[in-house]
Amino acid sequence: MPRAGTSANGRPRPATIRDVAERAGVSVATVSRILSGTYPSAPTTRGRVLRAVRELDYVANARARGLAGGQAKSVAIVVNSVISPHYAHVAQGVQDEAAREGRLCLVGTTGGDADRELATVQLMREEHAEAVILVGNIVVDDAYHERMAGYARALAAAGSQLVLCGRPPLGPDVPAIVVEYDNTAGAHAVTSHLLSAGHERILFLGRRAGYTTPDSRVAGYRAALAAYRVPHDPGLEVDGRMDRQEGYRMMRARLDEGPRDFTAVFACNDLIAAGARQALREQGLRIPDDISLAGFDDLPSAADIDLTTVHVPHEELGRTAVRLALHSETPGTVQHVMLGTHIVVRDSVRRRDVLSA
Amino acid sequence: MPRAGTSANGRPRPATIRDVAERAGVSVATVSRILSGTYPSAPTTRGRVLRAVRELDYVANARARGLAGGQAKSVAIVVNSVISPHYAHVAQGVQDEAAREGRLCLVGTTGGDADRELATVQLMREEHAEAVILVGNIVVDDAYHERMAGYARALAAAGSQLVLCGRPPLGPDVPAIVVEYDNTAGAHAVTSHLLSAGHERILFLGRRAGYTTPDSRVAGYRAALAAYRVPHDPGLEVDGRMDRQEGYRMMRARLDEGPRDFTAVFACNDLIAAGARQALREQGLRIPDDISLAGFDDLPSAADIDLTTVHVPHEELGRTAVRLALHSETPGTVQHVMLGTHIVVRDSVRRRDVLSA
DNA sequence: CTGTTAGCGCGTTCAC
DNA sequence: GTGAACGCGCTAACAG
Repeated sequence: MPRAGTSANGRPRPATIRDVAERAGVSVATVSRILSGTYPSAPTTRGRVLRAVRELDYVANARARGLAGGQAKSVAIVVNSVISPHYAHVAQGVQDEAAREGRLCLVGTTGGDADRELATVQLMREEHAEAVILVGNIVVDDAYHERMAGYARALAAAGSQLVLCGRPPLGPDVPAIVVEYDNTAGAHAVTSHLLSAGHERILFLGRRAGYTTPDSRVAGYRAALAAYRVPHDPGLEVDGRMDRQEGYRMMRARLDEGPRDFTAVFACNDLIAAGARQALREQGLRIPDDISLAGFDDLPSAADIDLTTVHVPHEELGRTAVRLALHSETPGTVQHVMLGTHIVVRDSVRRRDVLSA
Repeated sequence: MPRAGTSANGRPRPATIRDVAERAGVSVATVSRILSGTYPSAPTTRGRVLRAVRELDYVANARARGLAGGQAKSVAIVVNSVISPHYAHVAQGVQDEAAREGRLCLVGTTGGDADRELATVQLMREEHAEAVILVGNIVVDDAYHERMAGYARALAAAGSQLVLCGRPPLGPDVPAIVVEYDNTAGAHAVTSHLLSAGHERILFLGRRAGYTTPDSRVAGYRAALAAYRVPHDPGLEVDGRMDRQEGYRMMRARLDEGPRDFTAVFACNDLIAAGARQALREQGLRIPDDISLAGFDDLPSAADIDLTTVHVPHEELGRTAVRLALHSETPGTVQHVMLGTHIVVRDSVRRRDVLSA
């Protein structure tokens, strides 16, 4: 007869609810009820059961509970990488809200690879996560759309939820929750800020055609230029990925290329801004005295370098994703939330007339 | 009769192995065997089953599989916060290795709170994670030791593994795996580097009595001073937490306090170094021309500010933790691995004689 | 208030 | 090769 702590083959085995029941001299069902706490019970029985639980250091088997009861208590988040601050902050929001709701957090990373993403979503499906939250920037084409629609339908059919975080919606026929933030408005706002400070030649760092996030930010940039009736010079838009090295590279290359033909820089995100800033400083250019600089994201490090930037509610994004997913009245519905962004003015932008004065 | 996709109460329900069996006209056992792939089977049957799987978009229920079969395929990691770079990099290593081994990753955050840590470990125990990896800096006292020993024994009794990452071992009687890195040697190395460059008044930023990580680094710092027969001035050790704001605060306060009585700074980590650097530059002090600066961690951002620092193999730490936990011959054994650290020389330290010249 | 019974979805014996 | 039967640990009916 295997005892708690040892199975037939000698391998350690955790105590089960039956061990608790035996020790307390009650039935398994009673233990289950007392532990779930939703049923009335005699104080005596209750005490005996709780004591047995403590003595055996019993914890319920989540897998068995999930099988027997309803849904599992877990939320899945899928990101490119854990070490990118943008993702990390969203993930933190997901963690927070999941914990608040008593949910566990499953994390998967894709490295930006579509195959790994697919595999990860399948894995989360096997785990029966209540929701699968996909976060981040991505190329949107037909293949992507089809793939996401597939995820959404498969998850919905399994009573789960696909949540797209910081990605555009898929359409009315696809059951997914979308939690976005307003990239275009944010980019419009900073660009206007630069324009109203008298800057007309604004370098945009980090364009990347086909990727939703840079695309939307470029759009906001261009719209602001148009609103101010400032001619749009495509030569001021520099292609590059959204990390710090790229920011340095793009700025450095631009400075090496020839005479400086801009007075301000709008970096597609704070990482690029940080890299660009380093390149500028290395050339003896001061910010904001010689060059104005703005970013996007408002990561904590932005405050450290006094960067004027657009605040993205990263953690709120994660929290909202979880909240909507868990409290969705009718699972499998399409919902769309657009969170606001706002400009945070620090000290990296100067009026142009002050400069020329 | 509920079909796949719809249960009795109308709620969506994923396809089960039985649905696949029915559609393929075979028994559930056959489906199970074919999918596990370890059994011989008639090509015809095999084809029919695989087709049914595809048509139904079937994925096995991980919970049921875990219940029936052996272990679950998951590894748990518990950190203070996901947004701290140090933790994030270790987490990335855990993710990588877990994915390589076909394991899923459960993540819990504690915010540095012991109660939340306890709750999180219990949760991971319920999930039957193959290993629970606790990472990071912590106060080590008797209460801590007792708590960890409790975790270790409970996990071992359940056939799981406690892994301590970047924390000291608990003793020979406690079944835990410890994956450390050499804080003291690293601190000794940078301090020696500063000393051999002629610096004798080296400010240590980020002491925090009782916390293992700063304690070990202070120890290395002092040992190097002793080795160079440089008198140890406790007044050069400044207390503070390990983040950027603190680094700024400590440096700023020190500079405001009175005349500068040091020529070099050893920051307890790169975050502190970054903050201190900002404070120094604001006072017009150049690095390394006026002040030499060294850090600890070698985060990617250290390269951006040309910081001489100690390389910590963060991701290797995470990978090793997972590897040891999964391939431990005898679960519940005590193992101890100490990973090396090495100094990375960049451009934040200058010879003192050059300065005076 | 509590015990008994019947599954949850799957792997794994046994038989055929 | 394949099918029927049992059990993993637990919750949810249905009695009493």
